[in-house]
Amino acid sequence: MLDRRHRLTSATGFATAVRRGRRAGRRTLVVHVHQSPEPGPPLVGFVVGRAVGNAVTRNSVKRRLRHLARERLASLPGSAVLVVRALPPAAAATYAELGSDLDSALSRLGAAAGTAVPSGTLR
RNA sequence: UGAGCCGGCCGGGCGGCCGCGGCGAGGAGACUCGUCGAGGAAGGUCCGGGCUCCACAGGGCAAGGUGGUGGGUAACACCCACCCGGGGUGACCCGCGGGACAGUGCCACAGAGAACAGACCGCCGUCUGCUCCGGCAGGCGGCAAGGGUGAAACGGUGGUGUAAGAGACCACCAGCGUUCCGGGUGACCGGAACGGCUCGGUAAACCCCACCUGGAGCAAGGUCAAGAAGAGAGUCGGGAGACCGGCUCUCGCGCGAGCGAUCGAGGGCGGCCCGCCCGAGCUCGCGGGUAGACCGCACGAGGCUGUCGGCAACGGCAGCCCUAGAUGGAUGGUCGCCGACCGCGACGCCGCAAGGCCCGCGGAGACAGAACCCGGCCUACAGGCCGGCUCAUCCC
Repeated sequence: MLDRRHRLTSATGFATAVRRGRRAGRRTLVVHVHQSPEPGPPLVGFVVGRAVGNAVTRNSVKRRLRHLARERLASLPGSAVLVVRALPPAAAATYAELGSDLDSALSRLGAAAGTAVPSGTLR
């Protein structure tokens, strides 16, 4: 799971990443990546709306995405802001499906050497 | 053994790898170690409280809630016990359970008639006409006993009575009212006498009666930090005056429109009116911005065990325990094994058989995530466990 330092917590951070950042969509999720001008560690945030499910499934999807993002944190460049938005099919997807969708979306944006990091092998 | 009633409880377990939040310790720090970390409903937000701020002259009229009795409780619309009515052979269950002689409204369909009811068929008397002398038809009048309709037809059964009938009268029964006796804290129950003789339902229709009810909510509220020129009022000083300066208090985004300083906008006193108090800003539309840290905040109507009182809900006493506290929101992710459930298949074992044991494969594994905290209610829930009781049948 993600450390507190790598969490995106401000509303403006979300807004600029979603509006200014580059975007790649897959079946279960949409990924936004924005290079912040401020130096700092890479930040990750998640958007899981009510359409995904009730509070239990939303929490579950969020926790899985946090674990997946943590395993790919080292491949992100410094000061990158990553926002993962979950779509309704994410509620029924398995951990491996979410992982491969995240990998392919990240490699499409060239933001990560995601292809070299198979699921679960980092650390 | 079968069928059923009631109550309580659990809500998979173990392990590997990788993680997150709070607290404590160590360390200059990175970090390391230890420890704790979702529910029976955490849910809906329907009641009741604690806590916080505001208000706390009053009167009248409205509004909302509760509704058998007694207890429990901080309180309740909750819980317990009992009463009454209804259902069940029974365990037990159900009841939004005050009032229908204060008033108003509504009772569909069917039916002649549905609320001081009602002559359709029918029964009876009388008059007229006809007559095959049995009666028939029509007019006038009496009758609620019988038929039929209905959820309900203005007490029931038997008799007296009568032209035929009728609580018109009589006996018994049911019901209502009054008085008295006994029991119970009480709702109420049991009994006796007398009375007029009989009166529909609906109050989750208006209504009447009794009792209760301040407003807003943890984004409550408080402390600190940050912050821009100002605006208004009061008061003091200077000045001929416009005005200037000091102190105190209140307010604070921009644009547009409207109302307003004693003939007073607006606010408070639950909603309205009267009345009282405070009073200089207020209202509406469009557009935009912000919501940082800490406290509140987790020791509480707290939990567990024992004992005593009580039918019980619950309460008293003693001992032990401290048990989530996030704020883009921790309490987990993933893999394996085991145990329980369902389906299919086969070697073997038990059994007359239905079937059971064992093994393998596949499937399913619910409802649902704390956000100030408690007590309830309601709703959702795969599967499983335990206890008590009733009825039927069989055996001793």
